[in-house]
Amino acid sequence: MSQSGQPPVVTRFAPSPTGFLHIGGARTALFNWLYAKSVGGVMRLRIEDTDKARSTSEAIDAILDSLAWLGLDHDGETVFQSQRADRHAAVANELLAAGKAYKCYATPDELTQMREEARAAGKPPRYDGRWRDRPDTDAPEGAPFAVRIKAPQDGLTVVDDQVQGPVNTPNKDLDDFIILRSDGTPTYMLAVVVDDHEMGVTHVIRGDDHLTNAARQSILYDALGWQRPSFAHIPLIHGPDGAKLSKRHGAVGAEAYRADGFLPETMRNYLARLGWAHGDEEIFSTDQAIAWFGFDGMGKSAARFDVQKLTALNAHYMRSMDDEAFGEALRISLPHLPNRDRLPDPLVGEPKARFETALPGLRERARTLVELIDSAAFLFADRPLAMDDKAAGLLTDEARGHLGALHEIYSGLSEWDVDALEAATKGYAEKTGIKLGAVAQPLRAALTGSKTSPGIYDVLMALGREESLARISDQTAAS
RNA sequence: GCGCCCAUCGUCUAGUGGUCUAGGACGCCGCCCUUUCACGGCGGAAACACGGGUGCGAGUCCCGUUGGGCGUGCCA
Repeated sequence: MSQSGQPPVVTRFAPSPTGFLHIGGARTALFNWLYAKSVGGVMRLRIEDTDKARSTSEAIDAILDSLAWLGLDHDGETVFQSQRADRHAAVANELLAAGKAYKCYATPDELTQMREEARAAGKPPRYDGRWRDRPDTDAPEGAPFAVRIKAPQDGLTVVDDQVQGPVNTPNKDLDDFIILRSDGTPTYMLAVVVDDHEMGVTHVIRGDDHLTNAARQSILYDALGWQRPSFAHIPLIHGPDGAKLSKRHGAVGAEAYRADGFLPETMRNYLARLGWAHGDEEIFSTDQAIAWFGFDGMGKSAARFDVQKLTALNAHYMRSMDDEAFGEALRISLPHLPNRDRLPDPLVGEPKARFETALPGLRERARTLVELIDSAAFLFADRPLAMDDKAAGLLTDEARGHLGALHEIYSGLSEWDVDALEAATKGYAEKTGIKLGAVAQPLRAALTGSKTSPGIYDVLMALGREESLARISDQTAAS
């Protein structure tokens, strides 16, 4: 019990393991997690694997893996819905015994026909309740039956949603939905209610595609005499075109963002800001999000996923995270990055030192870990360096002459540090009467094979005296 | 079709009847800084879907229209 005497808050994340963790699911998990943290509650995890045909253990692993990457931990034992089928059936039978549910002998074909006729007549395709009030004696001998809830037929079911406000659904629009299939297995509607109740869930936070379900589930709670949880239906994430986010929009799996070099900090910040706001705050830590989180900051309309903004945010975290946290994030993501082989593996010894010396300058410029690795690749390239077109264009005969002079000056340096290098280079430019760029750019080309790189003195430092001089000399000799 | 939900710059959003000639962020454009690329700084273009209503006063409340989304399974 919390100080206020209210029961502790229990939220839950309940994915069905039919693929990777959808980015929308990741956001749902995040909101459940944030809310639980913000009120000192707990978040539980339930795997909704009742659809045996579509559920796989690979999918379960993938979801768990993504959740871990995002830093969204859960409390208590993970519940597997498929293992609770007996309990679900028992509840259905209690309802049956109490006369709050009934056996329906209508065949699937019969139901299809019923729907088609209703549709043709311009009416909602609902179950017509043909077995609702028939005595058991009417039952076909030994025929299979499904169990349907005896739902109220008139009046209103009101779901007081934390995000959407009161949502009214006329009961006439809700039919007697099935809670137990003819093979004795529970349907989603029943399983969710029973599990949420028995897991002590107090707050159901999920996508607003479940809003209509909330009414049906409320009917079930009422029939069971159980207290309804507090519902919060959050708007869905849409693709750039406004349609529900799907495969054709590109990456929809959370793990794809890891492979694209995004940081967990970025994902939490971005996803939280998508559909939720705390004033004008754009960049905030997870702790701040926890402190600020509440349903009052939640928007009601769907938000489009914007990779550009995500990338900009990631760039921010790339350059502002402290060294230790960044190193850890890189270590975790590295095996998943498509260009990981551009870095020596294992990264130890001199190459490691080289990488770490260059890292501050690299982080400043890379927006993702993938870009970081691409931009670091020159550090480990074999000599003589391959020049890209623009770099090659920089290496005129005149430029090679400057490089030759620089090689000699650098060779005579007693100290190999930024100050000495800078003084020497600027001194040479001044003495020769050329602009610094006229020597710095060819130097950059010689050292990196590219026209763009971190600051030239930082590059010189990362490469070290020996490698730097060798690369310069490769280019002076080339003409 | 029917039901439910939604509607501020291109995108994410601030805004809870007056301080809104509508603010911030991403993106875009220009300038500055600069050895490159970034970072950073400065400036700019850019929105209250439409129509009624209620208020002295509406982005903010109500109704309708339009547009979008979700649901309508013995899927979850």
